[in-house]
Amino acid sequence: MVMSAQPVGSVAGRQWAELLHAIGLRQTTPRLMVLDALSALGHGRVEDIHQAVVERAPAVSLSTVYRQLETLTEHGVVSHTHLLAGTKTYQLVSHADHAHLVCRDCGAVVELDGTIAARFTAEVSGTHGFTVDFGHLSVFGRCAGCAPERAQEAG
Amino acid sequence: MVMSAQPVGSVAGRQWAELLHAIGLRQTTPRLMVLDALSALGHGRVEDIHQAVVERAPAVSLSTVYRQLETLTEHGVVSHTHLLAGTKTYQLVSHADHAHLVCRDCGAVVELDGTIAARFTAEVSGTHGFTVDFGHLSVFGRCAGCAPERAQEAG
DNA sequence: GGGTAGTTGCGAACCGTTGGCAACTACTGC
DNA sequence: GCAGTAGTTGCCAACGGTTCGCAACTACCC
Ligand SMILES: [Mn+2]
Ligand SMILES: [Mn+2]
Ligand SMILES: [Zn+2]
Ligand SMILES: [Zn+2]
Repeated sequence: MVMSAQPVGSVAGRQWAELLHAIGLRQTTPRLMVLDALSALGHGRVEDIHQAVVERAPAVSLSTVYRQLETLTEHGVVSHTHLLAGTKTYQLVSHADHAHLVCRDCGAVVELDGTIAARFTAEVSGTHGFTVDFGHLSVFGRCAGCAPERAQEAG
Repeated sequence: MVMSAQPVGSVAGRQWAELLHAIGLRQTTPRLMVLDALSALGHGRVEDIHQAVVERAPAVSLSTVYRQLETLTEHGVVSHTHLLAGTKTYQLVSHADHAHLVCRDCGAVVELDGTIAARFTAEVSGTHGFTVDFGHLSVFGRCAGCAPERAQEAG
């Protein structure tokens, strides 16, 4: 058997119909599920996305998830960044309007302040003529909680 | 046969002797070659480093290069960043005092201006209490030359 | 309701990286 | 100098994430 057993467009899909039609991609169950998963997860690795998809459509293969992420990326609907070593973390481009700070020690991920991001972008553009790809930017380092114990009087 | 045929410490090694002795690592040909390669290359992928090493010591295996980079990283002599998709780019920590701007279109890599970097670090620290790992930071985007044609009167 | 091009599931292939192991050697202490 | 020992290495198999090939299937247009 190929494809999923679940009918298309029941609950999911609806919000993607217009988008997919505009870029000329068919509304298939796997595709809609991947979009739903990304929307719900915010961002996730291929395996995370596949797992989320399989919960509602058990027949969707990992290969298909890979292919969907590739296709959707080519069409500008999805992008990726690197929040963990060794793998890409995918996200909807609509979610890629901010950069991330990733703690090496505890793995915490927080969004970079918009003002700082804007100034950084402006300066890089002015000095280097370089346009920063925000959604892809991940800044690794150590968060406040994991910093070597020091002025922790407030604790 | 194991090990290389080239004697240790002839030309290379000399500058690493003190460093390696201090951290308790033996001065082996593969190790010295990897350090020399990193020093000469600035930064490179495992395959680049291996290729450089093999030019002077043909017997050094790829596995050993991987192990050296791992060991030297654990001892704080080497670090890595990501200048290309899918692989780590290794460098001496002494070279990791700056971040990089990487152009998606032409692949150009330039060092980020120190002043911008310093301000960014300070702001991130102040607002998020987050300490940025500079050497690992790679900013992807599009360089001036690859930007969509616009005000190019000076051409 | 057909016809067709786009999609999919499956399984194999791929490829960068890691691991196991016996041989070998840099370093220590004599 | 020279043996003893722990650290290293080369070889090669294994591993795990990602990509491919292909025949079956189906969303979409008419
Ligand atoms: Mn986010
Ligand atoms: Mn550099
Ligand atoms: Zn942390
Ligand atoms: Zn460029």
